[in-house]
Amino acid sequence: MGKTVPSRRVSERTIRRLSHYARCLRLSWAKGEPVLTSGRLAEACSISSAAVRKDLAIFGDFGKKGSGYDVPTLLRSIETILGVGDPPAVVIVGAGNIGLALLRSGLEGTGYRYREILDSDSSKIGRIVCDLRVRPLGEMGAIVRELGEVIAVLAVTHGQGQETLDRIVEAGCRAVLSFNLEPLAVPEGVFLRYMELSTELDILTHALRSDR
Amino acid sequence: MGKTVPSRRVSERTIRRLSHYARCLRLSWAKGEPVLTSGRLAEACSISSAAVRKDLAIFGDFGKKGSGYDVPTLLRSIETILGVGDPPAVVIVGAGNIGLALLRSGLEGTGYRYREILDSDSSKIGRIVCDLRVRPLGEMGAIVRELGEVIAVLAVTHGQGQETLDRIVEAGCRAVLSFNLEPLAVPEGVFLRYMELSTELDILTHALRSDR
DNA sequence: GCGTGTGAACCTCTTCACAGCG
DNA sequence: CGCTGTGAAGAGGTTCACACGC
Repeated sequence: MGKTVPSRRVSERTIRRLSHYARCLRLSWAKGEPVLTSGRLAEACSISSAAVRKDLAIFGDFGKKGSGYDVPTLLRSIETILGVGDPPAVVIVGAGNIGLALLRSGLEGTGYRYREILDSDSSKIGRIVCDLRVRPLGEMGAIVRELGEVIAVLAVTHGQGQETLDRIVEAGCRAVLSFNLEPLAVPEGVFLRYMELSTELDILTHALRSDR
Repeated sequence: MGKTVPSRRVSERTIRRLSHYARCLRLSWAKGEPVLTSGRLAEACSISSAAVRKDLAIFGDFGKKGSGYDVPTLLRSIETILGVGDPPAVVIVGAGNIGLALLRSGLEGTGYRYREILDSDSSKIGRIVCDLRVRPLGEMGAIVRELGEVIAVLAVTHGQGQETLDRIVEAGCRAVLSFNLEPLAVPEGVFLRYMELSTELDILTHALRSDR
């Protein structure tokens, strides 16, 4: 045992896999399985058992030789590493097709919750969806101050991505998950990721087409 | 010039970047820019210019030394490589929250189109959403025969993922994009990918928390 | 025996730097 | 001169194989 904070910076791929492990551990725990081996975790995630052990060993000696990993202990450890024990607030920016669709489909079972939905179009403001009132984009600053660290889910009209992004970064938001497919730029210290359904479809199309 | 089919298998990361390049090229073309350099493409994708050149050089000598890449030519070439010139049909499986949300938010500007939406719950069948009638899951086989190669977007009730997946694979579907977060297994020759909003949120949360 | 943790080998991807062509 | 294409170097990630502890 020991460390939970590693010396070297951890790769994004490892963090992504930790998220997968956490998901599998919650599933196992729900099924009443108290212990899991690297082999079973690996199978669930379609990777090698050595990769699982390497990932986990970065943060400490969580396993018991001969038996495996204690599910609730490992789950709590991973949640601490990821910082999802007390997850940040999630705010949707854009109350159009995608924003509303996201809100309606919810974040059930993820630990996160949509806390606000904003738009800059005054005709959309005030509308109530899933118990949330669409608020003006200008209130982002107040929301960040109220909710603390916030993840913005960007889903605005095509072409307004950068302009909107600038405003929410200006308002103090430091993490953005964009459904807008335009190339976006953020200043140092702000984290930006994309959710790209069309790219995933492209990858599948390529796989289908190049496989005879 | 020459090859468009490389000898060695191309990595998924390269394919993903090609999808990004295609997006940027469409944007440039729409803006009337006839030529693009690796540097400008790289900037838009937040990677190095050398990476862009390496990716493109795998498939042929598309660039003109001294000037850059001809936008429409390169775009057509990438579309051929990805196989998205004539994109496969996309079928939503599951007419619950997420399935309907996906259908309503559409695939505008991606080249793809939702062609069918299926569900196994008889109470949902027959309902009309966005001009599509919810059809029984049992018709998947007929749909594959009718539409040819199909990408299924899996968005069913949590816990029914594997069972449903088995049925659509059985029906002849060879590519699946899953919004279900359960670990899923597919036979050899079937391509499976996940769309994981919660993992992206986890990665952002970790970035926020580990950055002071 | 079983399964973890880990150095070492291996492999893949990225960056560098520059020759070569327009 | 500008920008591509590319070998060489470097970095990073994955797999192997085995010692160690339960």
